[in-house]
Amino acid sequence: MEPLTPTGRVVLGMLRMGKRTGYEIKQLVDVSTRFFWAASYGQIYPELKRLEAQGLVEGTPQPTGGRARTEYSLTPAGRRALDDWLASPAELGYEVRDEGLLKLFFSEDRDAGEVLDTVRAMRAKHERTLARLQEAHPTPEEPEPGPYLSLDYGLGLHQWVIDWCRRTERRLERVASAGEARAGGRRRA
Amino acid sequence: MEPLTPTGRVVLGMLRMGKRTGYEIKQLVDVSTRFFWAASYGQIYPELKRLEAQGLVEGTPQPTGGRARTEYSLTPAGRRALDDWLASPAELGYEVRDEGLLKLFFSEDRDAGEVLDTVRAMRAKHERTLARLQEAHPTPEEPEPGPYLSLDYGLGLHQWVIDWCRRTERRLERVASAGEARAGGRRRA
DNA sequence: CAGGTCATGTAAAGCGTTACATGATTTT
DNA sequence: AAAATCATGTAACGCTTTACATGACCTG
Repeated sequence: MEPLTPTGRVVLGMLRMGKRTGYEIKQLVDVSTRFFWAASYGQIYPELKRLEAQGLVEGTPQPTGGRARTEYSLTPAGRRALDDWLASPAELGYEVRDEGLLKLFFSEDRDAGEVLDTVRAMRAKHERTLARLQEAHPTPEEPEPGPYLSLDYGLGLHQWVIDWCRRTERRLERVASAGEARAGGRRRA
Repeated sequence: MEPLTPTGRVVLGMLRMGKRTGYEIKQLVDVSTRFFWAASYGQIYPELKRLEAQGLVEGTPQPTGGRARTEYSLTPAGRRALDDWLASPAELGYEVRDEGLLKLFFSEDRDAGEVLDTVRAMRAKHERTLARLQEAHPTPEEPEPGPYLSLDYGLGLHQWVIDWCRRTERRLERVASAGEARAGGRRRA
């Protein structure tokens, strides 16, 4: 039994949450796990076929009128595979690719104004994400295991980043104006 | 002029920071940007060739005794390409893949003990990362633009995650013991 | 002299996004 | 009647990791 692929895990999980078609899975991914685990149609549809070939899901054609449509559901083996992964003590994958941070890392010799722009752009980005998370989702008071727990994490994390950006902006603004004062009227090309 | 590839940006940046060989670049990546931007030999060496073909870097053979070795440096065009990227107002790429969060998202029907294990594993992971960041790096008081700024971010971020995990663990411990009390002697297979 | 580090590279495989193609149904 | 949404899929491309291969030099 080959191990679940990364996308296979999302698909199985979404199926257990009650989603039926590839299309529905994608819809839910886009408003929920997307922020820490994305998936595209180009992954989802082939993955459903693979999982079916492995006997972990079962698809039944359920057209809506003349529109092709396949409803999938977990097989017992699929449910087991999902539970095994969830309970597995294996190292949890964690990867980040943050272009803003990379720019900051390389910003040693740049003038403070440019660095400030980068930090502001980072903040704007996380503010948009936070707004998305808040909109349409009730903020959980005592988040239960499940989607609310990840939501609680997302709300707190992006808020932390936004606060860090604000603190950093204040510091850079001081540096920028001090730099300007020292530089007097001089301006770079 | 083709745009810089993702890895091309790191390579150019590391070169400006004074690194000379592919090997040196990889060493620095592994103790610094790795936490928000990784790169492997399989990317770095071919990328150096590509950048040379594009005229953005220049390689000179500088063997150490009989050991092959190529020192690279930025050409004026390379420096320009780097500066252009750094100053570019284009959307900042940001991607996360967090297997722990994905598990939590799907943990609706799992028993609290298992969820607790996942949160503890997440915390352990971020604690190891935090330790790495603290070790060998002086904690910056007033981080200047450059590596210290990203370090400051990393220290704060991972600390936030660790705190979130701790809060969440406390909550789940209450739920877990309440669940046990309700369940009485019963145990699942 | 063994083991570690310096140093460079390639091939294959895996994972993923983007763009395209198709067509029915529902809403405006 | 147009536009949006439902629904499925594929092909090309791009990026990245892993594993392998090679060999010199340095340290204990």
